Amino acid sequence: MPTPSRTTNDQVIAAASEILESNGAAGLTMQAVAVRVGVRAPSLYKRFRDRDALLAEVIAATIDSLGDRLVAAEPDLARLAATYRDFAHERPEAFRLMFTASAPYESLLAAAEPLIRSASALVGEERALDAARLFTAWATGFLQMELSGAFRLGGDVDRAFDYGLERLVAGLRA
Amino acid sequence: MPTPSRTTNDQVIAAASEILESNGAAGLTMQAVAVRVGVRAPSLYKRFRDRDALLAEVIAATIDSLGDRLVAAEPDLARLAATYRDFAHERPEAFRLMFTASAPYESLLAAAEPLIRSASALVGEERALDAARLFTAWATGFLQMELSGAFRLGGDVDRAFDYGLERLVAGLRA
DNA sequence: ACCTGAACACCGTTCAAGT
DNA sequence: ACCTGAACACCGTTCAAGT
Repeated sequence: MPTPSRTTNDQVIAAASEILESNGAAGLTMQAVAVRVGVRAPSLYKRFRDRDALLAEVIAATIDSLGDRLVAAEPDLARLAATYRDFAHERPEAFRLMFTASAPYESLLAAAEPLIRSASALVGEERALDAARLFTAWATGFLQMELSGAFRLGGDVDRAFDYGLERLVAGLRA
Repeated sequence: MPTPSRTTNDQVIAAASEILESNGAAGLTMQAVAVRVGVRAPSLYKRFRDRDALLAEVIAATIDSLGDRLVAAEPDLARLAATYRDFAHERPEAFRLMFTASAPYESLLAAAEPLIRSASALVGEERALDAARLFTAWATGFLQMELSGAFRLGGDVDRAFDYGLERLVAGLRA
């Protein structure tokens, strides 16, 4: 007699995301996730090959969620930057992980599109991808450094962000 | 009767760095490090509080090493960027870790100085820190994205790097 | 079909005992 | 002083057995 599912893949991913943010990557154990969705750890292996596969799904879901917000913020680069930064501050642990493992092509593409479209409006289609990479690399690096506490040499971090955005857009316009 | 030391802190850190690059962060176990320096795992706790403390020392040593190379490359921003990128390609695993944990202030300061001096030559002392942060954030983000395979949407990655550097410097000059 | 207890391998860490 | 074997807690993972 088939036992009914006690949870779903999406529920597991959501639970893992919450544990990730509250307890960090090290606290994201299969056991902790299992308890949260009401099953035992071995059951999770019916849904995900291993912990890394579950982590990859968490990252994919994170990128999807970021992509949605970026779409709502385009085509203004300042709004995109602010949206990106808000997201990183809201979900620092997931953000940190976003560029550690290789994200699925689909999610990556969807998240990149609003950036490329916005860049295209500024520098033209020809250079849109390069410009989007410049913008994204800066924002990603800035936030990763901010989150890891690399900005401890004085100065105002908010002002540095505004300055960077302004100079960067000026460079793209030049 | 005192037993003579069979290794040194620096040897342990060097061994850990090599294991990190060849086997990844997950392969960097206390046991693997111990074997490499010729002791048993428990002995390492005489030298480092725990695995995280050892990892922090590896990161500090990495930043120190990067700092030395940057000093040799200043004050040309293009050379600094190329040096930074070469370093990331040479030691991808250590590079990835550099901005996950909080690095010691001393190392951070030493590595940042050549960048701030070079930025100062371009934009003046007043804005040197902000400009250095713009440059470093871009380079860090770009390399982290390159290493994590985020640049899979086509286009030439080398060209994107050159383009980014050029536009960024143009923005700082403007 | 999905879930579970039991088991295994592996890892970080502690500590009393060795030299 | 530094090193070690033994032990413990914890985690990822497998699998045969349950419903």
